Amino acid sequence: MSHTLGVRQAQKQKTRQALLDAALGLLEEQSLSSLGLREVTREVGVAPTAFYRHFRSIADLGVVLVEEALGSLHEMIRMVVSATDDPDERIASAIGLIVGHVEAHPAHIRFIARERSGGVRPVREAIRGQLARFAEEVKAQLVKDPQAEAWTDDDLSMLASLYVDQMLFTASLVLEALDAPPEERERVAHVATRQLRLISIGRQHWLD
Amino acid sequence: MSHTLGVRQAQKQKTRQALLDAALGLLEEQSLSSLGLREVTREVGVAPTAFYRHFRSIADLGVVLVEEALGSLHEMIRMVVSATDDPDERIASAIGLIVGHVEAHPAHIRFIARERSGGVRPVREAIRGQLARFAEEVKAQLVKDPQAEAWTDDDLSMLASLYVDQMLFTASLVLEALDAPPEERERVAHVATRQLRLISIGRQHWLD
DNA sequence: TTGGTCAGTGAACAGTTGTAACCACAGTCG
DNA sequence: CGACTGTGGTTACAACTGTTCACTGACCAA
Repeated sequence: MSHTLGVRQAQKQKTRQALLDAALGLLEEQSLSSLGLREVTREVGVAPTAFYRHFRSIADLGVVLVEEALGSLHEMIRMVVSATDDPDERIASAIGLIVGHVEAHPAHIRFIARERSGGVRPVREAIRGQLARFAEEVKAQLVKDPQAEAWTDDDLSMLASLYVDQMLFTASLVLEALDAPPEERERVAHVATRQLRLISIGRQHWLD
Repeated sequence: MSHTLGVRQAQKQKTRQALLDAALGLLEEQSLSSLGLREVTREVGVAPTAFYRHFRSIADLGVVLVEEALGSLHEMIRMVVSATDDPDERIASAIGLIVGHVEAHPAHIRFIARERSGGVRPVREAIRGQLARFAEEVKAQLVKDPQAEAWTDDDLSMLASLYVDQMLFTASLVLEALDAPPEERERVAHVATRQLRLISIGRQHWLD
């Protein structure tokens, strides 16, 4: 980050982040298309018109929120796929990473799951774009695996997108069980593990 | 349907259905939590207050919409799972049925996909309940399959929910590609087919 | 034919919304 | 130091929201 930016810019960024955080908080109980601009500024304790200094509209804020929520996931993806050689161990570590991430950023995950097919087009497209990037990254990792040597390029893409979707699906299952009793949470993790294992088995026998 | 109900009741049902249809139409471009009661009645050409003769609230209407959208799917599920013995043929027929259903009721599918993790709790729960019922039905069909003779009860549930989720995921992929060029639609169907096949392969080797 | 039931109306309510205009004043820079 | 920049505040507007109330008039059973 080049050099320290002036007090002016710093204060602006702070307000901007406060708006993003407030919006994310409010979105736990409603969806973006019903979120009001005034609602957000009220939460922050700032005049409604100040909103326009930072975002053109709520949809605009939503797109920024998508990048904030999914940006931090890229590194996790890399860790998940390139763990060890043993499939079961890899699956276990993947589930562990997902659970950890959901526990750390539940609001972000909820936001993505909700707006992925929500009512605000620009946000939907931003999410789809990011997920496509994830699928590419996963595919790039899959190519390195000797197991996938003889695979078609198309089939690798197919498998990558299956993994990405399954990951998001698992994340929202975990999210739903977040404040459930530990036994329920354990059950969810167990089901998710076996679903991933089934996919893994299918992958091993794909070329038969 | 017992006997023909009076003109009175018939007219009421007609208005009620008009409200449901109008809401479903409006929901193609927004989500339920931002849908206004006045918006719906305006679309139908009826006074705002008339809404209360049929539904307590928008959330109430949403729950009815869930039943309308998913009710017709139960029979389809049965057809999909209990087709032929040949896995590839079964997969092909499943994809065909899904594509056909999405083409016939795009708005319903969009509604379910959108509100599945949307901002209105009662609707979310209604959808989750219906999907759980689907999973049970699929599981009941799976039990009959000799291939799954030695499977754990838990594993059968796991597989069933994986199928249900994959089906919904496929449906929303098809939906997104509805007004895309035929080549794109063909590609989507092809990817979905291979994802199902991979799951099917995993299923065959599950007990190894 | 009479009389009750009830789907739909119309007006009015207090709140809310997004957005425009103008203003204040702290931070920045020549 | 003084002028400029621009974040944020204030006030105001028209449009919209969900909900209430008393009402009309067509249907339907007696």
